[in-house]
Amino acid sequence: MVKNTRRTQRGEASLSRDSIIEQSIALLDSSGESGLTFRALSEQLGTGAGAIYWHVANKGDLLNAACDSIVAQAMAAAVDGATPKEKIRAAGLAIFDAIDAHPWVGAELARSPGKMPMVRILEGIGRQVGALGVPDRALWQTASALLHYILGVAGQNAANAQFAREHEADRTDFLGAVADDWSKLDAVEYAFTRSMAAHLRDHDDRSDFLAGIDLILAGIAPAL
Amino acid sequence: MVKNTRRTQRGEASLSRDSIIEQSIALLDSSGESGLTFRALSEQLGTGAGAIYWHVANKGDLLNAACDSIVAQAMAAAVDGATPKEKIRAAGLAIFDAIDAHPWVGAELARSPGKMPMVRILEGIGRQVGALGVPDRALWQTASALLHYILGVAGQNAANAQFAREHEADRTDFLGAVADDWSKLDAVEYAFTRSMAAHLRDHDDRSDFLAGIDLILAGIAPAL
DNA sequence: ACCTGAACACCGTTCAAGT
DNA sequence: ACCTGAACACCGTTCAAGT
Repeated sequence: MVKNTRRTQRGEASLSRDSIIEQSIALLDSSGESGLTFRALSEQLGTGAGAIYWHVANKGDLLNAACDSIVAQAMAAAVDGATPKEKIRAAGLAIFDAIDAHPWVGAELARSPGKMPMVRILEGIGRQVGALGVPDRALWQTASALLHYILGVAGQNAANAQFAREHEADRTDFLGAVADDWSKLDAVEYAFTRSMAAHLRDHDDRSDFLAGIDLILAGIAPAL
Repeated sequence: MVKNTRRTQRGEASLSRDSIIEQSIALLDSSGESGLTFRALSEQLGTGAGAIYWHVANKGDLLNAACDSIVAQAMAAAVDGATPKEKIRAAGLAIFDAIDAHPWVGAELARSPGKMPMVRILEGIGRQVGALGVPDRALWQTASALLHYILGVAGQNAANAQFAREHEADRTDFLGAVADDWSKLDAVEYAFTRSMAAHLRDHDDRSDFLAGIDLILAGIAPAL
């Protein structure tokens, strides 16, 4: 009763799946993946921990729903672009930016193959790959190559952000530290990585991401 | 004393970082990621849980070391191939197969950006990208596109295997279930994904993976 | 230097009991 | 139908105490 009153006073609707997901996103954004616990969540919502289980199957379901909410928004916003290529780039950038803003989305995306958030991306990419003129027999392999590349970048960005948070450093500090490690590697055994240390320090994730998309798109062209 | 005797009788050396990592790999392979706990591990090793912390910083360190052990072996074995392209394909396949055999490696790889196991893959790929004739200014973007694609596939394969294990189904059952879900999607909103359901059911992960590598390699060629 | 194992501070999840 | 909150069965990690 007291709790319910407090909830009403705050202007929140009674406990619902949507309000749970909304609060989960807030918690994930502010405290990272380790910040989402049923205890913290129920406290924010002014309920008991067990109540959440009436609306949500388990923590995996919750994370997936939170992830899907972000991905759905991002994909819906990414309709700009005149040509199929531009639309693919726009879709890629939309999810890149979404993960930049919500790093935990990248980690969750990697955990839920074939499920809804991933399907949204696949659909957006796949349509445009078809529009590009890629023949039916090559559609799957082409779309899934793009998808896997995007998921790969998503996962790394998520891990970078997660690592930076744990060590309370920002992204630049973190990449600087990695670059330092790389420049200390054995000069002959790790010649390539060593020579990339400088690049790592001042590269632009976003334009590198786009360059990768373009590389794959360039690989499609000759086959058409 | 008793424990030490038992250890000696089993022919094991006294507790060491290597033996801890070895047993961790065994546990991860047989029981998945949730199977690796300090309690299970210390029982297998005939020690107390706390003893492990003398040799290993924490669970993250342990997982990373186990992952690195597998990746190092895989990359060392993948030296075959006459041309740079063949060497890139060989390296890719080596880690694909390693993750097929040890799915948890795919998940861990996604979690440790810039660290040793990832660096091994980057080094192997990057050298060959250089040998391909890619100019210095494009080396980073090209190598990292290939790397991210590989990590993306690695992550998805790991998640597929993990999901199949949790539901005690095999990979085929799992993909069949996903294909069923896809074929029930809305016909207009998810036209592309829906049409891919059949492909999903009988595709070959390994050859799809290789097709993606070839697509990226094909995208490099025009720029040379 | 290395190991023991109890203790601490958490988790996700369940479930009898309430309304 | 929905919620409560104590209880259960775990975790990773620490640390005084041992050898």
